[in-house]
Amino acid sequence: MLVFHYLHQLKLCAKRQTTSSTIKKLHAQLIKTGIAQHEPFPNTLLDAYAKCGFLNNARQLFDEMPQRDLVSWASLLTTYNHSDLPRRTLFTFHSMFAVDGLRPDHFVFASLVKACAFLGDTRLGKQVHARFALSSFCDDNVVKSSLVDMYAKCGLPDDAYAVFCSICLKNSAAWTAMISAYARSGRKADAIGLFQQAPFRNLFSWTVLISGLVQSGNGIDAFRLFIKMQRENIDIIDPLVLSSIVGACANLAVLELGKQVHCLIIALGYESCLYISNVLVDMYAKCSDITAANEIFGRIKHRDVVSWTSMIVGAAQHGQAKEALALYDRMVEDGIKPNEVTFVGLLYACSHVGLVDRGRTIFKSMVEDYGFRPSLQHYTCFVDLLSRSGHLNEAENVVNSIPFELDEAIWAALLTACKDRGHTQMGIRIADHLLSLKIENPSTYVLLSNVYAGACMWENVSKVRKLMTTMEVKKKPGYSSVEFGKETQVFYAGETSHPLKDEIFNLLRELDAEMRRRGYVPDTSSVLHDMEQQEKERQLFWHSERLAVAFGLLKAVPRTII
DNA sequence: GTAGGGTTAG
Repeated sequence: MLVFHYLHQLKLCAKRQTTSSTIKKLHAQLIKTGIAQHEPFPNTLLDAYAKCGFLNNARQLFDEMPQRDLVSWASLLTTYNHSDLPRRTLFTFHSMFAVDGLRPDHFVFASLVKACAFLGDTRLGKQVHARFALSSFCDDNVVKSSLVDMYAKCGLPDDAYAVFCSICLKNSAAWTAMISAYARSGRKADAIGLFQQAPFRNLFSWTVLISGLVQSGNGIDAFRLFIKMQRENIDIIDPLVLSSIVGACANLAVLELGKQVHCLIIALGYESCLYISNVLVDMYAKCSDITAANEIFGRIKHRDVVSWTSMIVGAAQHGQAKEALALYDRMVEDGIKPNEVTFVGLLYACSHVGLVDRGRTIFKSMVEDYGFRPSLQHYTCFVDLLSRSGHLNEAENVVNSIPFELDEAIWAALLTACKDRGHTQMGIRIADHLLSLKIENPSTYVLLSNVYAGACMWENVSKVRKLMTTMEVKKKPGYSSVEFGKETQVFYAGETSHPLKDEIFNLLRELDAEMRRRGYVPDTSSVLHDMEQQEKERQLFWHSERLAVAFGLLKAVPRTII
């Protein structure tokens, strides 16, 4: 009887994810009674510690087990996955053979696949898949569902589909994993097709479809589906889909829509959920309502890294570098550890106001105090900071010290500074190097052309131009948009067909005159070189962003945010 | 003892 009582209590602990003291009391009683080492207690205890997230206790128990079987090993692997330690899952798997000579079963395979999915490691994932396929568990549908999910997360929807087709009894986990695979890789038609084909529609499948589309940059489609979901009266019993849809508003920078979704969130009672607050901060910041972002941020009770980082990045993007850095200090005081994204935001903030020393300190601290290996993005921000503020040699040294393959953006940052500061020799050296790479960004061509033209290297200028014309076919014209009320107005550069064209022109001319009175000199360095100065200025004058802002000023109620 | 959904950069 006593045995069943303890088993039941431990299983309750695992299910309800109680505190460690509850499990420890039960554990102590089991030791006292002398049955702690009897089957199945060791594994049940391990599972309880693991499910409640007490990694160290679980590990200690595992190490002290007199006998470890497949269940013990599988529980340990699950524990590591549960604690976001996929590398340890994979590492531990190897000692399974070495220490106890056990071969993986379907439970172990499921854990390994999950770890690969977490890492997004295709190579490892395929290795695990191959071993699974050769094992005697190769028909297990649960492992196959995990494989579908793994391929989905690695961005390989076709591989996912091949596994999906081989599942004989497809349950909801398999279907949603596959819908997610298509949605997150932007295969809209396939995702929606599969979604409609699925034998069920629930909040889960709607969420994977909508969030996948948001992740692949199809925010408008995601929104349409979200509206459809509400029309179908799906109960939003948890806020996951809402965080995705707020993210869509942020990506699309649609403030009015974002506010409406915010109202819905309040109505459904999810406003104080941390995920939601965080994404609302980001949404308001991206939609240029930094005051609203600040308000939401201020109301969050227990801020995590993402809350702080969203606010730091928001401030940085609005040119509020000092505020961003002050936020960082407060964050550290609060005992919150920054992550890689936080440092991108901080370096970005420094770079926009030329805080070189502070930037250097931050970069150093990121590596030395927090042990992060800088990513290409960190390097790009740092190089941008150094070169913008004239420390070109230091910037070049940093670039040369980067231990992996470089992209166009980092060279372009350095080259821009060479051009602006008249470092011709260094500029030519970098331009030659860039020319040997495959350039994708049209503005890099303009930059190259101008650098060569500045050095009177006309042959290279024409070479760049030729590359540009082949490129031009693919280039989409830039546009700007502005919201007023429920409508959005889109403008292209030099647009002359707008009904309010004259009003816009007059306002821009007025503003231009005022700006010049206050010392504005048009910076035409980004316009192609061989035009007359006047023509260059005209091109800047009709920039789509100016048209959009002018239109906003003309139409909006005074004091609204444009 | 195993499987599916959400946030910050780009």
